Amino acid sequence: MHVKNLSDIPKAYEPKEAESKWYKFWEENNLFHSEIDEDEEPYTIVIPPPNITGILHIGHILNNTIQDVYIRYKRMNGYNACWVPGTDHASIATESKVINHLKEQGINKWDIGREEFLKHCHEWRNKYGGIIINQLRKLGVSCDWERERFTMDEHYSQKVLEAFVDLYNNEKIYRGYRMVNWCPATKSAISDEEVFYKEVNGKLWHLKYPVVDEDDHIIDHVVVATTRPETMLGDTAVAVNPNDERYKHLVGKKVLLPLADREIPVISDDYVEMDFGTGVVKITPAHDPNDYEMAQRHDIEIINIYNDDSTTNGNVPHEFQSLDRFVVRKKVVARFEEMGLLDKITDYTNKVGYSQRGNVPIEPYLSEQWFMKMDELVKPALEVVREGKVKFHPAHWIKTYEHWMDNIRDWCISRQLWWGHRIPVWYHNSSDEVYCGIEPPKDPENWTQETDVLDTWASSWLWAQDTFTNKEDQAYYYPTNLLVTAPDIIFFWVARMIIAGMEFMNDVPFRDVYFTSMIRDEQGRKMSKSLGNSPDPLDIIDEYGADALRFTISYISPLGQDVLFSTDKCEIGRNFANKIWNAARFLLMNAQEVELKDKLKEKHVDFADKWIMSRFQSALNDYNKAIDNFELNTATKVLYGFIWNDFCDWYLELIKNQIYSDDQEVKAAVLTRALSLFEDMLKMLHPFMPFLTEELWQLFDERKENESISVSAFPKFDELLIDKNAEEEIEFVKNVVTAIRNIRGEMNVPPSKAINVFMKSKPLSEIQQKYISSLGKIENLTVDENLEKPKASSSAVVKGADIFIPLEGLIDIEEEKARVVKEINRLEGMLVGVTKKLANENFVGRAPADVVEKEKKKKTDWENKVEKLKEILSDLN
RNA sequence: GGGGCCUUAGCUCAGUUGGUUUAGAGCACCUGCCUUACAAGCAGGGGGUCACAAGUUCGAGUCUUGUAGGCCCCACCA
Repeated sequence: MHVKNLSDIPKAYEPKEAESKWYKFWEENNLFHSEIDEDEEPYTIVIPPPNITGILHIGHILNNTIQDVYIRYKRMNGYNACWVPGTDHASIATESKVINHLKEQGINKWDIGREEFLKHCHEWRNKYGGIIINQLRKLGVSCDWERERFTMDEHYSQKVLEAFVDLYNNEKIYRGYRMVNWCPATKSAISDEEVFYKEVNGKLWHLKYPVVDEDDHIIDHVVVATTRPETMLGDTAVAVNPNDERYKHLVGKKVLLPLADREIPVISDDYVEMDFGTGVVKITPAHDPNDYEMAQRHDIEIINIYNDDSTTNGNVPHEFQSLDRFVVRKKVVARFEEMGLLDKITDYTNKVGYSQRGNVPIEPYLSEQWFMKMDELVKPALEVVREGKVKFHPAHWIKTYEHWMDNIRDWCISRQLWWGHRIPVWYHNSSDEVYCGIEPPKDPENWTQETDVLDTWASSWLWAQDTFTNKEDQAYYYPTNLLVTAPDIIFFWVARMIIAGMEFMNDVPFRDVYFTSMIRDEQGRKMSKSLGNSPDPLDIIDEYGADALRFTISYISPLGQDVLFSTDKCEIGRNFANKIWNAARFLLMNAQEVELKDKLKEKHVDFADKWIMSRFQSALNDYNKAIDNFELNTATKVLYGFIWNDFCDWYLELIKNQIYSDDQEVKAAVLTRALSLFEDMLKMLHPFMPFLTEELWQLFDERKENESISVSAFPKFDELLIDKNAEEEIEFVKNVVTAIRNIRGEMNVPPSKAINVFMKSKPLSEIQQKYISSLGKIENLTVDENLEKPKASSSAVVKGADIFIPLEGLIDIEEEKARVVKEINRLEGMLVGVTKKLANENFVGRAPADVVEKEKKKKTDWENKVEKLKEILSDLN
């Protein structure tokens, strides 16, 4: 061991320089690249590929910090760690962005055509697509950059199409004219999962429809209640509940639909709720999924009134044609009012489905679409989660997953977009023949290719398997080990990856899934662009450092719980980094002039050394367990507590005696030990704080050119180093010192003033006395088993010792009495509890013997203390 | 309507299988310190009937049930 020469090491840790320096170093030395090595067990993570349209937000920071912690931890523990980065083409999101981008230049997607438009998409991707993934480097992620993938890479695209063809041939993909969620903004179908529901303060319009007899005479009126009055133009029936006495007589009669002027039947169906609205429902089969189903049950006509942008088509009366659906709404209501057919308008809040990307209300719409049949595909995927072959953390997500899988409907995978994987299907120009294959038909002039592309998730569902681009890699790295993701894409992505894994690989895609916390702002609101409450992670890194951010976010994010984040919380990490920096600085500065030798480690060892080693082993053990249990915040708390409290507050203070020793060998020995332990500490810390630990680790010794802590061996837990004896000895010293400091504090004795202390205790070793003297700032320490209490002194009783501090002139008798009385009261309070407990026959009889024993011991200890304190008190009187 | 999660100090949260004392940490607060690693620091201190109620148990912050409040997901009430 040979520490680097430090002429001017700064007083505070300065992250900026260290971060850029070491990331470059890691990349240049290719430390994070993984190749197949049959002698090593792989540990694989595929990154949740960020959208090429996305911006880096705090959620990415949490997500990628967690992945990096696991990858670095496993790498240091001897695994062949492989973290595959990449990006998602994000079909609908990107297409919207590019459309808007072109619009600004006065260009319309339809004018330039498919080929030209796709060129713009690729350009856009080349320009912006790598931003997030590059920004992640600032966070210190140890991805294998040689393996960076994109969901539209040639190989990957090929696999996406192969999957389609395969499922098509197995009749798990079909085409159908069905009602889908239609997004009028993007003019495309979207899946059920892409619809989100907003509570809207709307109205319920009550419309009167005339009932007519065979001769078209108006004999009555029925009132229907609707939230979308414009759809009445597509009504083809009116329905009531078969048990509704109010309307029984109307069933089978006809209603004359106003404005449209057509007669439509009154039918009865169980679906109708009698006590909602008026109990009469207008049926618009083309624009409502329930109505559509009812129409099929009753064989009712279906009239589509909309174009693909949800403007009205030729199926509505002339005056309403070619208008936006919300304009039509106003017009229809106005005309009803004119005709005296508007019964009333009431306020009504309901949930309206919105398109996630278009952010407009979706319209149920009938169209030709491609669907994936899910009922069979879901079965093995459900099973592997139930059996624990894929484990969810926290486990309660299993229920959500099961519920979705049990109620799954066929997946609409076609999108009327251009950016994405074009569906590999061709329609024959002069027959009904359909061709599906990777290669185009042999006589392309006779065929027309499907214009739709696939839902983005019908490509990213292969991410865990096809980011490995050859069979050998796939066999070695698949199944991957861990997936770290936000719970909001459990259906979109996690579930579908499991489905794909079971279907195409016949094995799970990953063994563990870590669902991250949802990051909210201080008021508990979601981070969002519109609220402007989402801090830019790069600004935080700039201000606090990447390590501080990584540590803080791990520290405050428990598994399975939302977390309230604010930038200034990063002080936790920054201050901790600084603390470590200064502890290192202290040791390094003192080691400058000393010759450190490994063989000195065993020399001049005392119980403080044994204690800190013992504590370190416990911390290491707790840390390993926490990582295994996916409790990263626990791991950070273990680190924080051990390093700050045990190592810095106590150990470094204890060994100052030896560090300042005139005996060079004593000094060298203690510094060798401390630095060696510190090195292990740095390794433990490295997965969370890679930059700081690399910076310090490089200072601790002369390293080889490409040597890095990131590929060094992680410390191994050694139970033999746990030393309860040493822990007790230090515990005693700590208790005595704390009691003395307490008196100093309460009596306002300045820290600079040395005091005399008398201890009534069995003889103490020289080293114990030294420790107590230096930490208590004691001039003369007298230890005697038969000590008489000195006059005018302040006292304390700890286990194994009575402590007296003569404070002539400084002591106020009344104050001192109050102090002692307070302590007696505290102890007596505790004694009441334990005495009661021990008097309880049931407790003594039924509780385990060791528990009872403990209680008894507590009781005698406290009784002793109280007795002594009472003596002290009576002396004061 | 179904399901999940949460409620512990002024604030943000720990508290693993029920059994170390009268429940911990950080921030904030009070007192004293620029003690030659660190004021982004050191030492000491105050502060909580663990949301409420009942139950199980020798023993409940921890398990069960109910009540109140908050958050989220799913579901076709027009």
